[in-house]
Amino acid sequence: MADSSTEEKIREAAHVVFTRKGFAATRTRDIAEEAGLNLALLNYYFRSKENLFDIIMKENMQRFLKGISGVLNDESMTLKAKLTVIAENYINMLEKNPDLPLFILTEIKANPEKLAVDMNFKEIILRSNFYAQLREALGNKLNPFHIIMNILSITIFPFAASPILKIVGELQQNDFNALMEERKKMIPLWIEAMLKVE
Amino acid sequence: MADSSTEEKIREAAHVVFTRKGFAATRTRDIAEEAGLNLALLNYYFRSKENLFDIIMKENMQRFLKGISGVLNDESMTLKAKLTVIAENYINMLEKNPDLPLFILTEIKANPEKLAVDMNFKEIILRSNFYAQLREALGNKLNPFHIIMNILSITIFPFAASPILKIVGELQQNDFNALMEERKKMIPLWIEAMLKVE
DNA sequence: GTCTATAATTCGATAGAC
DNA sequence: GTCTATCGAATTATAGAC
Repeated sequence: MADSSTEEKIREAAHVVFTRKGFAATRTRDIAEEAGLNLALLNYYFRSKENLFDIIMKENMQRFLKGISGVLNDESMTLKAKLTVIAENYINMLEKNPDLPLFILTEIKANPEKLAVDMNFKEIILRSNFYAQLREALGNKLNPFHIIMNILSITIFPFAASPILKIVGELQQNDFNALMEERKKMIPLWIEAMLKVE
Repeated sequence: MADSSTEEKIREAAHVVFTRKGFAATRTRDIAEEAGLNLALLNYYFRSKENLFDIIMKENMQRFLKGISGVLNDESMTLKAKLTVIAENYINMLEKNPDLPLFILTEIKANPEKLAVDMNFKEIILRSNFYAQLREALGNKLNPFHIIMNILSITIFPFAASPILKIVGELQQNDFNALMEERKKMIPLWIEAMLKVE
């Protein structure tokens, strides 16, 4: 990090600032300052703010999928085992990238067509072994998509809402992290309990 | 709505645009266009973009609390009854204001001090009869704040993530609405199931 | 490659006619 | 009160020296 190339410094700074503040609220000056470099270098290496943003967007989209995609189609794992691994991996990733959820939600809403590019969320989730296992566990009591939404909700939402939750719950960063650690164990149990609801 | 005053037209347009795009991505010209009026009138009636935004922010914060605060301290209702009313009211509100969650999450993150103004989320939730009932139902198995987070998560997150969920689940607006209707009934059942987890 | 200085554009705000 | 025209500040992008 200390002596990475100039191009790399800019990319890292752009990652930090864009992910924290989103496209619209970010000024290229913020990125230059974060990188400890001159404003002109951003355009020299990346041509435009949009172009630099698109690179960061792709990185963030991939990070958002990583940690799930590998697990979903492992046919040797039970549903419960998959839930455990997914919750663990995802919360680990979110602890390192706490700004990611709000970034993804905001930028996809502003620019939905960027979701379709490259990666097929549809294929990855809806045609996975995991989804089939969910469907089987539910019988035809319920649309399995509800459970997908619930897993994503209870895993991701606390990070997206952390500024509010910290104030409401009077939590320091330490307290918040401790709660998220507890959730790694609890989320699979909660989801299993939901699956049994009639 | 058709022949409301100019000031009211601006306020309505500002509500729509600010809530959909957030402060940073909104241009005052967008609001003027949405209102079908001239740009100069915004400053004539509201002095500045910031000032107009603060008004919309307050409206949206209050709307975000309405539908909960009344129920939380009704001592005649059981926990289950409260959960039912909260899920029902909140999803009704979110169906009418689908942009509200992302707006609140984004603007509080950008400006956390605006949460403290006026309303005390802390008091309203943590010292409510509802919270006491949660604590009792859980014994000391679990920090009740987890359940608060879970209620908020499974209720609010699907609206914040709706652009993504629609693409991933191949849902039209009709399909999405139908799922949210189902959730009104399911959320209390899911939360009750979570409370029993050891 | 890197920097300073500046051009070009966008955007919030205002002056002034009606 | 409402509009057109425009100013001035902020911001992206670039020219040109080193």
